[in-house]
Amino acid sequence: MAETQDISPITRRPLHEEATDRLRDLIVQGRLAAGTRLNERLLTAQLGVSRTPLREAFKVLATEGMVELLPNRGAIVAPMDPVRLGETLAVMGALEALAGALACAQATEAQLNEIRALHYEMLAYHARGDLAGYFKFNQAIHLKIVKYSGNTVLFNTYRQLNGNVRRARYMANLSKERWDAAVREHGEILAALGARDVEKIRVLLSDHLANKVASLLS
Amino acid sequence: MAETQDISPITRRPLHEEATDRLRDLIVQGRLAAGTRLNERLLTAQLGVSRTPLREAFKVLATEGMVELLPNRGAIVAPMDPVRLGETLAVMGALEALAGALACAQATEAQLNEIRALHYEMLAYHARGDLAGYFKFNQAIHLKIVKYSGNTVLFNTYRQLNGNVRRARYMANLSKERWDAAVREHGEILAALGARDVEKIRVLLSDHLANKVASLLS
DNA sequence: CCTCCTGAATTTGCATACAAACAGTAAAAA
DNA sequence: TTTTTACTGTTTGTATGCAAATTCAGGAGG
Repeated sequence: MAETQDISPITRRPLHEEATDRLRDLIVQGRLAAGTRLNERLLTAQLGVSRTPLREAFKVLATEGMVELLPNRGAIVAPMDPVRLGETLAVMGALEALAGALACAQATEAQLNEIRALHYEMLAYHARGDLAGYFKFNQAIHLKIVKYSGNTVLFNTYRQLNGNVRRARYMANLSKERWDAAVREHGEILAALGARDVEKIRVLLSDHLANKVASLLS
Repeated sequence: MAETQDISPITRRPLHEEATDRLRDLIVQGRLAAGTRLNERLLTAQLGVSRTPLREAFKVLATEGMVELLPNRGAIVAPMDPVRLGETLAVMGALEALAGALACAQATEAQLNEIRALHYEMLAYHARGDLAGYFKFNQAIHLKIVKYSGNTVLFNTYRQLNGNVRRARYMANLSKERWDAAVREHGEILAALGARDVEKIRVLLSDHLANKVASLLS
């Protein structure tokens, strides 16, 4: 019985969950652009589920802010205007600041090392000028910091906002200067985490997000 | 055509929305206690809707954190343990601090006066020792502050967390000392808002929530 | 007395059926 | 020509039906 924990149970996930995840991925990846009409008949055919679980997925994604329900007229992928994007990032900044402070106190050395590893992988992509790869690890680091705050509610709240923001693809128009600065800031954040400097990390994370917003709005 | 704006349109709200709101109210009000099993047949009879919109409501409330879905075994009102309560309040504290800072810059004098009015109504209930009435206006004030931050995402995020927390009824065991202190803190918060003192309000709101949590955990 | 089985009754998950709302088109009226 | 109306196909909202999963009562075996 040595490998009991490795045997994944044969779970039959509810179809509405599966549909929700699939749709959310499609939206976050941008394969379903903002404003796209979500035709039920079409999607039932593509996903291979009936309308009931699909419509349940719509409702879930609507409360997550991913889609918008137009009564009697179906659902569309929720548009993400600059105002809402800015608002969302402001909230995420406040959450990250809290998360960083908590992580300073809560995170184990092993967890910090995990973040450091991600940091170096990110540096590699930065060195190569690979924006997509950089972005992926950048995301991963921020998510880890929030996760290692140890506050589950914080993590879930952050993750939801993050999903909504990712599809905006705002990183696309990132200047070389801002990119380099962001990488430097990440270095400082990591150092502050390692030093368990609560006040410093709070400021750094707030500023990091604020800088992102500033460069975005310009 | 003078009163065009007063004529409320004949809206036929979708049943799933109606069901969601009704259920949410029942849960927040505590009429459906945490852990209560939500029997579909029973609720369809009580709400007068069929299973489809009811089940859609379950999904929505589940993503809001109000109910928990047990696959193949129905839904229960999500339990609210002290850990999760504390975590939620911590997040709300960070959000309020941000909201207060934004409100300092954004809120109009008229909006501040609205908050002041609520404050005095709250003081009246405090003077009478009416905890329920006090609590109601206390909630209203905090919500207004977040609302007048002008950040819609912030407001929605806060409101959702707040709904989840309200049903914990933690204010029930509030010491006279803590109550008085909370009222004093509210006075300071209002003063800082009026003075547009961003840094002060940030500290005050963070502390206010932290004090609430501290008294709660004791 | 407790544990384990078995089958009926209940309950959920999903698919489908039906009715209401909407959208588009073409003819009739202005 | 423009507007209105009537009609028709499409899409959504809700109810219901069926199969699978779960629960529970009762009895056999330990």
